[in-house]
Amino acid sequence: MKSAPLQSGKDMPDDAATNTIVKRSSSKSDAVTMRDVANLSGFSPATVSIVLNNAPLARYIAPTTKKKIEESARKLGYRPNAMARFLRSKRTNSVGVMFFDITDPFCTPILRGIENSLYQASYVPIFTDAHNQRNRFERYLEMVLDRHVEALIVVANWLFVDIHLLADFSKRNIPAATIGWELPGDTVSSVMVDNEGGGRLALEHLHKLGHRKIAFIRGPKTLIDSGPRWKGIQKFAHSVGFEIDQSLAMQLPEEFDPNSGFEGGFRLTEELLQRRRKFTALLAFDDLTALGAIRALTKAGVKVPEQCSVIGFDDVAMSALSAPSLTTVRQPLEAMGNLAVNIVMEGINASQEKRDWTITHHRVAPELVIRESTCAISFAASDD
Amino acid sequence: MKSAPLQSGKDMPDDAATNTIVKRSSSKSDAVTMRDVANLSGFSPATVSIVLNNAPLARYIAPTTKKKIEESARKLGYRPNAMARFLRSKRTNSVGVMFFDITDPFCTPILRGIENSLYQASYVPIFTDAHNQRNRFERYLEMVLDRHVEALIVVANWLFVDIHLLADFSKRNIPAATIGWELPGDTVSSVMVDNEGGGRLALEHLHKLGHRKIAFIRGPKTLIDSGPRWKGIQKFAHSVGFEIDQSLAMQLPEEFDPNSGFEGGFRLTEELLQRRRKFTALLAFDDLTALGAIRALTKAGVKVPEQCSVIGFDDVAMSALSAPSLTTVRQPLEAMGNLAVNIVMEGINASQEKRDWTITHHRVAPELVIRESTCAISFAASDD
DNA sequence: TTGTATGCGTTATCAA
DNA sequence: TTGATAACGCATACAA
Repeated sequence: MKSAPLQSGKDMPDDAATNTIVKRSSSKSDAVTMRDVANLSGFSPATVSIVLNNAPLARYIAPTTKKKIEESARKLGYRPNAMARFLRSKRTNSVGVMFFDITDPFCTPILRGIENSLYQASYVPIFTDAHNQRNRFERYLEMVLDRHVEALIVVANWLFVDIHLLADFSKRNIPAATIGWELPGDTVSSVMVDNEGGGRLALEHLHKLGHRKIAFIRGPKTLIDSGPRWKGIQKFAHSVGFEIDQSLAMQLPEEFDPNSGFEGGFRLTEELLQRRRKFTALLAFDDLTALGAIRALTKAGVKVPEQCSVIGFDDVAMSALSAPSLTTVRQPLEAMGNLAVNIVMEGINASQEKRDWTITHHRVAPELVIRESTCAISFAASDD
Repeated sequence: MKSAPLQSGKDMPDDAATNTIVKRSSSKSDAVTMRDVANLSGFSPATVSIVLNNAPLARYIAPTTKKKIEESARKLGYRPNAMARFLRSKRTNSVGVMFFDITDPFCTPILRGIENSLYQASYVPIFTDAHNQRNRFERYLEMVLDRHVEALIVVANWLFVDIHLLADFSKRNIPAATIGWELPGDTVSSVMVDNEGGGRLALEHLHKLGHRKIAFIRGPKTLIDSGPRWKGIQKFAHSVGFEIDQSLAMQLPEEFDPNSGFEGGFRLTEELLQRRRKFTALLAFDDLTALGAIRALTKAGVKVPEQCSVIGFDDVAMSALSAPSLTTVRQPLEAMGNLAVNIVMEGINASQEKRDWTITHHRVAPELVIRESTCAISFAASDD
């Protein structure tokens, strides 16, 4: 018994057993074409096309004719050939969907949102994943361009990509939108969470709970979210006269593995703990960082939230399931995916009707989700 | 200032602000075609085609000609039109990738594996997500068929789909493979983890650690994995003369939300606890169930792993990050994705060369991953 | 060694 | 109310 040849990538599993082996006869039953329908129904391909597409001219086709043609099509199981159709109509009904790293838990809900809205419009996503590599991104750009996608959606959260990469798209007037990241200028629409508002929300929450000794783990500088979130934090602090203790403010290193946030949060929190400077709350850059921080705190015998509250950002799936479940600032990820699709669809329609369309930069509102990892400060915690 | 029209799905975010508004001129610069290259280089389209595709006949083309053509192509930024190419060659360089529910954490690594292998082969995935709905699945099947994908990969872990749905594919000799689920018979190849072996591995681990009072949370009956895992458990139990206490064996209800496992694990464990029958270890159907169980145990004051070991199945991303981190039976998900691509690629190649190819059912080996949620039985735990 | 002609399956224009 | 016919961009058989 042989198994299918594995040109073994990095880690092929032991392909223990393979059972059935069956030859397939290559009796390829050729796909049924419009011509077939025309023949069976006794009308010309042109008429068939008009009827089946419900084209404007269909108004003038005799009902009986329509019926016959539709019947024939059904009987033969006719399905139009999307590629041939494209060649005439220039419409592929597909959009390129480019992720920078799909293993980032932040991406899954966005993908769901994009897919769902696309589906409603009878479009398919051509899915690509750059693995955080620029050349891979470029290669994929070419591939989706070759396929004449009608639009492009890029999901990323850093500044990896400059305008030049997307220049081909604007040159060809292909609508594009970015999610979680935005290109300066007016070439590409974008959808981002209001990071500054989110930062404010997070600190406000801790502050209202009575926390005054607050540690911070800031995001990597290359992430576009880092700056605004910190700014929101600062602004809120200023507005209530709260002074940020810089010695309690740590910063995540530049790392592009999406799961490195956990490790980073863990490390920095341990470091924080070693400094023996008291804090009763910790505001983390994102959920994974927060989870890592909680881990470090717990390991050091600090109870969350009783002795130290922790708040994250994003609300990835994991956050609701962790112990304690995580208080966080939620990004409406799925809705952001929907929105991005709406944006490019608007562009597609406009382009179709030879209208101009607008490039817009959207900011969606984050939402505070209060779970178990934060609580009002206790006297025990504040005192000792 | 207006924002792009939102035909508001269920939960559109407050689309707070939208800044820039810029009209785009519709100066669509028409794509450059082979004809253009032919004109610029002074040769015929045929020659250009031969050269650019490095067709067999390219052997006879003068080097200087080649150079000129390639130069012209580069200068014009020529890119072949994938659709037009398809119409001749019948090759779309795309494969349909159908998930049953992408929000299942089990899916992400598989998607990564599929994408990566496809990329190596210069294929693009057409991504679809059935949301666990049969009609949606059917609709998507039609859509990918219309697009003439060269192969199909279906990721699911239950028996939702019968052979008839995939009949069109075998009829047209389109290679297909399923991951995490297998169709009886010889129409579709499949990749699955060896669930029985995995079940054995899990119980063996607990048994070796000295546990004898073991609770079980079995999977929903409709999931294809449930039966074999339980069988593996039973077989191992039998082989070492260990008797499974049926009053400690719970069963997850039928539920198709992938995150319901957590809730289910939580509930059933609470129920288990209320029965006041002692157990020192718990073997859960999958990781989410295990996480739910740990949650219930912790809540009830039972320490994991000191007082109760817990083991899961799958090794989803979350499992390494939970507290305590989860001992589990790992499915090589990414590799399974790779493997599925290799399988269908083999089919594609065979089909191309008009050879027959084989349908194979693959079983990949699971791997025990020991983390913090299990430990050797302590006397304290076994006694009281 | 290169060019001409044809057809892939549609749709759109025009004529009937 | 319907049918020829051409064209979309490319690849191939055949001619030159």
